[in-house]
Amino acid sequence: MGRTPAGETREKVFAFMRDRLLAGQPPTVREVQEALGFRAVRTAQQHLERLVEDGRLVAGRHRARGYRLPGSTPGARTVLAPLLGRVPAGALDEAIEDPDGYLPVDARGAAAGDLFALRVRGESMTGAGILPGDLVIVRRQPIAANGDVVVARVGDEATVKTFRPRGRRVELRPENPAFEPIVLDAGEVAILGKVIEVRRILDARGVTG
Amino acid sequence: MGRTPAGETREKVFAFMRDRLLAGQPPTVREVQEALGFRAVRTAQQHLERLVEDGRLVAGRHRARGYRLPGSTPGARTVLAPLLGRVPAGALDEAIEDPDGYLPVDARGAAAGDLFALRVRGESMTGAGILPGDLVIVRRQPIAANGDVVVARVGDEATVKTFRPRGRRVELRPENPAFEPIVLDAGEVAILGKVIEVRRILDARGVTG
DNA sequence: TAGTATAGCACTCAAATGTATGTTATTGTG
DNA sequence: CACAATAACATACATTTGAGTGCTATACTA
Repeated sequence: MGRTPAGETREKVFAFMRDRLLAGQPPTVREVQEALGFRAVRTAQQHLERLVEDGRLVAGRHRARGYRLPGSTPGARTVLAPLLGRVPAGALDEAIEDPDGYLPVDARGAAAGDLFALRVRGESMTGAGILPGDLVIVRRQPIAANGDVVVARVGDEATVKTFRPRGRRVELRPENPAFEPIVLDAGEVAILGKVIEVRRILDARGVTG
Repeated sequence: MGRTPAGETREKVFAFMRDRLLAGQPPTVREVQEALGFRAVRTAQQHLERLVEDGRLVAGRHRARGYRLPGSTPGARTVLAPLLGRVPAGALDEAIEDPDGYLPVDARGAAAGDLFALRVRGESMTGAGILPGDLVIVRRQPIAANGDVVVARVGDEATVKTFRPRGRRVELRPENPAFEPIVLDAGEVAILGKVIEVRRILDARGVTG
């Protein structure tokens, strides 16, 4: 039958698999077949087998859409963190039910449900390179260590500041000399979580959702 | 048979689905059944049907692992961009073959292979909130618009600067008064791509790889 | 008390999907 | 040339997996 130079088609198969897997959309064998224009399922299947033999792919046994990239299966640790438009007075979980969108985050060391994202308002943290409009990825935790950048709720307001314990009181310190530190009793401050990542979208792209 | 309070199990099913879907691992109906401890597939299936009716899930017809979260199918646009340790003198594609890791990126408007990431060195862009150690997500493109933050190669060095065309010459402007602008003939500068996102990892987490 | 909605179970079916068997060309090598 | 390896095809098979039919039990309500 038709035959292409040695290895050429194999590379195309791998490129297809790589793109689909990096995009988080593992294809079926038949989708590979169709994408490459094979007339037999077996052809796609054999190419995949070879790629597995060469260690360029990993097969999940009898699993639908089971092929993965080797090496700690990239993508497996990616989690979508809900972007909250506002932080409500009540429980966080309610706000997470109706997010403005989702941000893909490397979940390393965090459970899927423990992450959320907020958009930063104001210039109180510009000294730490956190500008208005930036997105902060937050891991939910009720306590924080000295120096952590945290999201705290004071009254009905959620705010991003540096956490400084002051005995029985708590200092929420802005990183901008134009702003004054906030010092409150521990009971007046609720730590919503720790900021583990800061993002700034420069391109005219929106946010997923 | 055994019966739980109204709606309670439904929430558990949704929470399970949400976690799995946000983690990029869509489960099968039978996996839901097993996770929730149902003795019948149908039970899990019915809960899923209800969640779809309520608009809290989206079903892919007859598709293996086909359930998704609503809202323009979050996750579908997530792509893993390779983090390059260094930018070589040759073609970018070679460096992409052996990345230091991968960063999950919302691919909106960009093809999977067109994105890569670099770690920022030096303080020349601190005025734009880009600090040493920050990660920049770059979309490959050979040209740039006035004011774009770009990755450019001058000689063997890759650098992040603001792009300013100056007639036949090009100005690569640092955003830090302590640094001097670089002005070169257009032929001496190769635009590798445009910085579309800046990230800073605050937590002691590494990068996927 | 009858009626209705919810929660769950056992079983079945059909489509999707991974896997295997066997055959035909083409290319390269000793 | 004989022989092996590669590329591709047609077909069949078995498991996975989403969906359907029918039944039982509990709670709530009019």
